[in-house]
Amino acid sequence: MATATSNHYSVLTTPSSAPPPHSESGSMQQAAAYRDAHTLLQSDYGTLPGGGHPLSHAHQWITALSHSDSGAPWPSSPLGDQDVKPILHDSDREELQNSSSLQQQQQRHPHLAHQQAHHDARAWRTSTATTHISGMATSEGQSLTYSQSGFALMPGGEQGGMHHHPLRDEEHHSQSPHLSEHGGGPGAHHQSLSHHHQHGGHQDQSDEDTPTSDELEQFAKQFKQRRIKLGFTQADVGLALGTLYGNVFSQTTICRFEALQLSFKNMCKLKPLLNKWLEEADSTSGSPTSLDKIAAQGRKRKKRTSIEVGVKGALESHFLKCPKPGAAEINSLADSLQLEKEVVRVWFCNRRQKEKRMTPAGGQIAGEDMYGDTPPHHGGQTPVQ
DNA sequence: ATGCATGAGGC
DNA sequence: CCTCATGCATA
Repeated sequence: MATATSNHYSVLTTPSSAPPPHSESGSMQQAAAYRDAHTLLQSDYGTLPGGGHPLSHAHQWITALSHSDSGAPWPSSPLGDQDVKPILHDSDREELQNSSSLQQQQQRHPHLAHQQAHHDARAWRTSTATTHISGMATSEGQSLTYSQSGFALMPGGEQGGMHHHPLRDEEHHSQSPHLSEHGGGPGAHHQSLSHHHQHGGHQDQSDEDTPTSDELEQFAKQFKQRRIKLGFTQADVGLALGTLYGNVFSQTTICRFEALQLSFKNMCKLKPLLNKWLEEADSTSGSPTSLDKIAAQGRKRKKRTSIEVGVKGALESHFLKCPKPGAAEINSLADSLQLEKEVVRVWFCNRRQKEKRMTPAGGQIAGEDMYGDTPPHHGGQTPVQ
């Protein structure tokens, strides 16, 4: 097995999780508030305040399913196996998406003013050339950047259908603060302008109109700072959101939000919530907020497969060549890499998602200087914390 | 902070 | 099967 970390569910082997000092991430300064109780660890599975059932059943996915290859790794009967029961679902995202109105007006850049104190100039890939996957064969040297379809967030529409560009004349303001003007790319000058902006020099932006990418960046930064100042962990926030709005989020999500590692759309959706929490937390800083949370139900989860670095490299290469391999291709890939097909498929899915995040996956920002001009200027995402 | 995973919608 | 939002489990 490639998985070196054979770790089972810790449900049975965790007598009493001794709460280690939850690391708050280094740069803390004056955490005045000490909300002791609800600082539960993220790793704990069975901390059900309400229900309180210990979850002692040993449900593992694949304890006995160890097989090297071939054959369906996972049973196609995810339920009705042993203990797992279809526990009710919290109605979370549904209502949210509905009620959160339809934003989507995409953002535009007022005037790319860099006068911010943070000079954080970055953007997502611009939606320029599409359908063109340059088939470079330089193997692992990522020399080319294929541009995937950019953001086509249409009102009410999903991004799922943007395979082929609808030739809408919608204003999809591509968010490229610095589009390299080399050879007059696909669009000599896109940047459709908004109807109302660039007035005397003031814009309302601290509210709920479609946030711009810059706004989001700013907010995320601010949020993180305040959160830390108030002495809350990302996990805390996630829980708090649950108690406040019924939508619980995990530490992961909060983290990703702060790091801008979510899709634009997702960021927009979360911003209002976090913003509210911020107000709440700050106004009630000291007051006990109701502590409730719905427990996570035990769900069978396949043990995480750790892919070896070498294999990862191979996958990367293939991804550059073809980000969307067909089933057949996946099969052959899986075969040559000795991985299960599902794993490979999922890997590609995840990889694609990464490309769509606000902060690029490869580390290079498409649209930035990348033509031989890569001086030691690093310092982009300062891992502050 | 991230890697692999699950699932709900869509085609 | 994909995309997308999310998160357990990990490094």
